[in-house]
Amino acid sequence: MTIRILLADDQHLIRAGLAALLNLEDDLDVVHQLPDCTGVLEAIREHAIDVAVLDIEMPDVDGITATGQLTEAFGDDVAVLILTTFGRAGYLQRAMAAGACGFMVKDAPAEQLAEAIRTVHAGGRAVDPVLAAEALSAGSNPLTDRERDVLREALDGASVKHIAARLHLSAGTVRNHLSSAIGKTQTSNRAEAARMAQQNGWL
Amino acid sequence: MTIRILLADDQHLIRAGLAALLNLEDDLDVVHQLPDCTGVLEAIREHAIDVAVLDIEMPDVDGITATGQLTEAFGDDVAVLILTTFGRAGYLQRAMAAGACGFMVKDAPAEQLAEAIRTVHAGGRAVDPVLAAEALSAGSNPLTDRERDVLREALDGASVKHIAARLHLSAGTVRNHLSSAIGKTQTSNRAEAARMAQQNGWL
DNA sequence: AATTGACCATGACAGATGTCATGGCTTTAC
DNA sequence: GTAAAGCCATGACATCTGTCATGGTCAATT
Repeated sequence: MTIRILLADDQHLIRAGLAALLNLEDDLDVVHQLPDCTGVLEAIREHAIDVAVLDIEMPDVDGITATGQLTEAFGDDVAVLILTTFGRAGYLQRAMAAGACGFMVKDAPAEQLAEAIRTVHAGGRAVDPVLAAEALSAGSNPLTDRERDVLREALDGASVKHIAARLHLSAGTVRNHLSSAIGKTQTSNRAEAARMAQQNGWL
Repeated sequence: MTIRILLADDQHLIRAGLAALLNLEDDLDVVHQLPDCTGVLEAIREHAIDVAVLDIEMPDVDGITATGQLTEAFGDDVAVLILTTFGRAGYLQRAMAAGACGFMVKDAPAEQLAEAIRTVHAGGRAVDPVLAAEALSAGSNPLTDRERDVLREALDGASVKHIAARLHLSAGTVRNHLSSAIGKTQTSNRAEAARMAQQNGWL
């Protein structure tokens, strides 16, 4: 009995490479691939998927929100394994909260991926122990919704005036949110704060 | 007669996936893999490599400087194909200047990679036409060495004082270089300038 | 009913940043 | 030998940024 796998990653070559790698295993079969997670629900129904392997960074619908949709629609019938480039604590926390069964980074050893797929398919959990420890020690996202908004806008170096205009706020309010975020991230300006927040997967 | 391939990419799973993909082709054989380009010269000699497929973003020795070393050491005996996540004009320009025979991005169609390897092995060039046009229209890097230095430091949001200390310069000089870089990139602050420069592969 | 916390806003202040003019030093090009 | 270009530096200026005090609304909690 083979495990039927769906693979979602925005980079075509990576997707094809991972599929080739997994299809080398006798008990694994990549039956469908997607460049993003828009049609993932229908695809899973149509192809009777057992395990969905999802990237996080994708256009339109990202892997984490897709995970939420999947667990709501299928519950335990489909296991979700997140496979991402960046081992950010916040990503892991959000993925597990959304119902993912496993979490791996793309520079993990190759054999580990197949093993993780078998584990989650059997109902277990597959999380990199190093990442798990990091996520626990990192604590949770301290930023409020608005602080995340302004930091997201600040990521590309926009000025206070610009951010204020885009969020329909006064300049002073934006500066207050920024100042608060800088304090919470223990940094000393918006650029560092935005960087740090992104690294932790808080945006 | 099979084409003997070396693969360098810092992410283990990606590397293994690409190897699996290429080994499906009868005329291609991935005989060696590296997580970065430090020992690439010896590896090529030892395994009688025909084509080196190199990522750009790698720790220690990156793909572009490795390309320079390879063309100097082996000339036309080894073909270099750059395979990168980011299709930045400056990357392409620098890679070709260093002696690369081909340049591909990781979200290109899967069949195209094998085809590109055959092309460069036959002495031809394989460059995405869209990227090539972009690189031509983008013009060349307008930044001086020092401007690139300060922008690189500014990438993570360091203050003028901090940058000055790290580069052993006076604060005023750093501000002058930054101001000049901001002018050349037609942006309005260091963060935007650093972003733009990085996007164009100028750092 | 009182409290807490997120949100929005204003005003004031010190310090950081971006711009400009100016000048000296060195290397490369004509 | 002179011009051009990059590099380093200083001082002055206007503006932007980060911080703080203060005060208001609103929703959820106690």
